Amino acid sequence: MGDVFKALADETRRLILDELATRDDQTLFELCSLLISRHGVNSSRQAISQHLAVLESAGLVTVRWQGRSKLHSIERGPLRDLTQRWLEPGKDTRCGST
Amino acid sequence: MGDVFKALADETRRLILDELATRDDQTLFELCSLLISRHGVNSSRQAISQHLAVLESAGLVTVRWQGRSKLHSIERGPLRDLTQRWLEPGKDTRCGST
DNA sequence: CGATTATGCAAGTATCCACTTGCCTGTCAA
DNA sequence: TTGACAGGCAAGTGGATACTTGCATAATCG
Repeated sequence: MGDVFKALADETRRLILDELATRDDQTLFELCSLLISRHGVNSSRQAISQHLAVLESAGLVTVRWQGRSKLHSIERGPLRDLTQRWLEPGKDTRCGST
Repeated sequence: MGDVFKALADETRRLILDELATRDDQTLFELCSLLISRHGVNSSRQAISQHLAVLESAGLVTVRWQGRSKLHSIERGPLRDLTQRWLEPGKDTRCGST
């Protein structure tokens, strides 16, 4: 399993997650179009494909084949409690705990 | 301000945060010793210093000078809600919200 | 003051990583 | 079956980055 932090370190990959957070089951071409039109990313199809491979290896994206289309979805599991390692209980400000 | 995700992408820097999460106000030499003895990191003092600079630039480490010693502490602000961008409200599991 | 300690700065190297290019495989429609 | 579509694989390139080496600066101690 790849490194979740390393996967999140790239801006293009974060934008891919943004798009997948908006809508699941998107193909490579759909993601390419959205990244170009909405975020000005001008990378090739292969570049995006490699980014998706990194995200998949990190467990942040799951894949489902449908015919010749590969449908990508976001996997939120690895994102939860990712930084909990440094936010020890008792000092958390998010849940209104004293 | 640097990139928080990029700062967290390096294992050595994550270990530094681990040590700073254990104890605040540590000097460069203290961190070097701990990284070597507890984690087998065998980087030079300058390497660790550069890592600390990256962490500081990302806002993850704050610095306080005391004489000729530079005391480093963890800054947890940028760590909170770092992944909230993809964990839209209503699907959060941490606060027991419905 | 001189010596030591704690750290910073700058340049060089070597590896990693994002990206491209070119070609190949598998699926669908006519 | 033929052509078009969706995607994968592999090699090469350029830029970023982790690390080292060598020297410089500032504070403390005798």
